[in-house]
Amino acid sequence: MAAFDSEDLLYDLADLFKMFADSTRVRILYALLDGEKNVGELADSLSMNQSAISHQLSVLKASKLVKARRDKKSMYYCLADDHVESIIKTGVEHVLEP
Amino acid sequence: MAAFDSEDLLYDLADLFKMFADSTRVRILYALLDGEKNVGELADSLSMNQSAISHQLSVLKASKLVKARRDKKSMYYCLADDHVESIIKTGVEHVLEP
DNA sequence: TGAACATATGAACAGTTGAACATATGATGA
DNA sequence: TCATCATATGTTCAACTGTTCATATGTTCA
Repeated sequence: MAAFDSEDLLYDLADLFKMFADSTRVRILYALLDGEKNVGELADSLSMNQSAISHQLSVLKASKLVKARRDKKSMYYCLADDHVESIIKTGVEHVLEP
Repeated sequence: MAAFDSEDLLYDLADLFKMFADSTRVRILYALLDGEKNVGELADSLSMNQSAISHQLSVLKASKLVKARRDKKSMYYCLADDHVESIIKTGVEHVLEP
């Protein structure tokens, strides 16, 4: 087994995967692979209302998976770091295989 | 964006991550990184009752993340393939970083 | 075969979660 | 400043999820 206390780690790990375990959040993160987008653009491209997207963005931000910046009236969100991309890609690999 | 219809993929992806989004299931999968274990051993090492473990194992098996074989009275479970390990490790990397 | 062991299954319950709606906050520019 | 646009937040509710308890199924070996 691992050298550190793995129990805490595994609870954190489950919490991390929870962020990817909802289709709305995954679709948001996937859309952001292209680059930053504002709330309205995300709502349009996912065909969901603004409130639902905003709620999920706040959850993702609290988990530090996305970052936000303001430009004029709009809030632009982007992926917080490269890990997000690699987690998605590792998952995609699994889903796409026989 | 991707060349295939990414919508179905992303729902499958969320379903995949759901399996890792519960601490009991993550702990089971993590324990199985060591090699196969039977239901009683898993229940002992996670300090949970047999029924809870069995329920989660059936979920994991339905998602093809674990495989089972019988030996005498016991059912031994192991990880279904290497992807499971790489998904966990990619997640661990993220959790362990500043 | 039948007792004992190991695991699976079913039902019920509490806790959690995501979406919708309504409304509030905040920024912009006339 | 005020109307408007863009986003955030609070609340409610239905749906989902994981655990527990009770019981069933299935296997082994005397």
